[in-house]
Amino acid sequence: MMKEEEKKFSAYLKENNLKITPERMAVLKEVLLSDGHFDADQLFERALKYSRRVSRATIYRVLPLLVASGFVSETLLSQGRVSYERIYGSKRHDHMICENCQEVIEFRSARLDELVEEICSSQGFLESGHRLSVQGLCRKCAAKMVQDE
Amino acid sequence: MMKEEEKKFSAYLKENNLKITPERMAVLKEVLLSDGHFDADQLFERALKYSRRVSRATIYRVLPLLVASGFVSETLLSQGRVSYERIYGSKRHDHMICENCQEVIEFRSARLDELVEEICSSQGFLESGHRLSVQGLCRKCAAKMVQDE
DNA sequence: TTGCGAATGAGATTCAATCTCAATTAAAAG
DNA sequence: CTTTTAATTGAGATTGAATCTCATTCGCAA
Repeated sequence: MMKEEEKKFSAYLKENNLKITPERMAVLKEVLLSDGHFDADQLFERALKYSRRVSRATIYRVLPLLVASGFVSETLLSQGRVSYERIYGSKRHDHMICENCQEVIEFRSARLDELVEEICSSQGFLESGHRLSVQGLCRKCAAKMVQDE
Repeated sequence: MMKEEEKKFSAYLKENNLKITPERMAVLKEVLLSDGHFDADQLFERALKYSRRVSRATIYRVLPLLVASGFVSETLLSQGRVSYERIYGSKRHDHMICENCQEVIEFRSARLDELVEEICSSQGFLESGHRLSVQGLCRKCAAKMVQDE
């Protein structure tokens, strides 16, 4: 019995005349099991451990497909490497990143989404999505900073 | 006579026990002349042409100083390379990026800035800045898409 | 079952970014 | 103005994520 997600990805592949391969399905499986943020290399390590052996090249080739089919999005948080996040089955959200301890805090705001939408339509821009990241200090680090003075 | 910007950067360097060198000043000068977005390599080319010869290594070493001193910010729009933008002397703004023609549209919204600030303080997060990028289709491309169907 | 074009893996390659280290230089002290 | 010292610089080497190459394998339509 095939899971809903696998069906959806298979359908995406078919639509685009791409083949349904065990490697592609293994990458999807690992992504669905993943929680939070990951990069290509972490995905590679995990796939090695828990699924069928998949080469690094394939990981890099499948990731764009998962982005295009809506399972994953690039988050581009970190320095140097591209970071991804599973979005299928989870709610859209934005990030706060603590400049001191690097903690990533997820948050959601319907008002914000509406406002962005509003700004876009006032300019004739057709939004397909947005990404907001806030830099600053998390509650803990902010408190610590005050203390240290 | 030294320009205000040069004074400010010199002061920043002094405060941090860094030396005021012709190379650092040349990079600052190029950044101030720059308009819009640029990456390290473009800055290198420009500095070669218009200012004192500065090595690539120095460009990469000075950019973080310019970020720390508030002249420049990372915008991370593009793929692969880190993109920068002069912020000193210009208003803070966000970006819309057309997925079709790659055009970058700058926009500003005080309401948005306030809302972000509000969300942060409700979570005890001390904001130092934020970055919003909206993906979608610009007016022109959106119109073209409709036409092509 | 076969045939063919697509997909894969291993390793080479690319290229932005960082690092190394000898030579140079800013700038504080005399 | 010199001396002294530690920071800075440049050239080239190095790193490492991402992409590419190409011989081999494999999905899948006929």
